[in-house]
Amino acid sequence: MTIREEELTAKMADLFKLFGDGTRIKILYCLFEGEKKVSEITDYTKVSQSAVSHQLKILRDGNLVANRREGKEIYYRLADQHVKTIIGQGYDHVTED
Amino acid sequence: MTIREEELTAKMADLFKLFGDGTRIKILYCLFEGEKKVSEITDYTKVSQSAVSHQLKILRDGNLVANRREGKEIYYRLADQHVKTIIGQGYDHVTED
DNA sequence: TAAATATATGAGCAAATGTTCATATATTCA
DNA sequence: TGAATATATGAACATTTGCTCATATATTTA
Repeated sequence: MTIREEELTAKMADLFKLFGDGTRIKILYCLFEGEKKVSEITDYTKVSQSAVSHQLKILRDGNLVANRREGKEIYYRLADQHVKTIIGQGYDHVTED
Repeated sequence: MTIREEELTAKMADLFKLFGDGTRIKILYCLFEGEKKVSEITDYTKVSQSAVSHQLKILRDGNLVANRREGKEIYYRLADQHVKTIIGQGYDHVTED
């Protein structure tokens, strides 16, 4: 393995790690439908506000989600088409056969 | 979230978890080229035999790889096209721009 | 059958991870 | 400005995870 491949695979691992947690995937899954504010995410996922917020930070840092403020509320959305594709891929894999 | 969605997302998280480790993704990455025996995997990845073996078990249990014995050696391969697709997707994501 | 080789596995340990609880920050509105 | 609401963050803790080391199992060959 070349240095470049070491780097690539490390990045790939870091990427997939973000999808590999129950709370985070729930968040991503519910954002698949479209933008939601934090309170909607906590309601939808039934995860505590604090836990959701911690995981949203991780997703933000990993550039999987983006957000915008609207008054007191903050709306989150999936960052790009790639994220949607990967979620879709995972969904397909687990729903097949 | 319905019970079904809870189950689906849990499975998705478990799936992505398998890809979300440095050693495992290296193994999967090197199997992308094609079937390899364990000693080739350890050489290629520069990970200890024991660590590789432990991770291969996890990948086997998760149905991400399949294997066959040929004498003293055991050859591993990616389990199906889906696995390749997901790796490819991750690769694309980290190599883009 | 005994030695050599290839791979797998269990125990123990250290590091990473995710949650909760308490609290901080930001924004609106009275 | 002060209270109320929405979200974020830090610390502490328990759990999970992946590694190493030692050893077990399987297969071949002398």
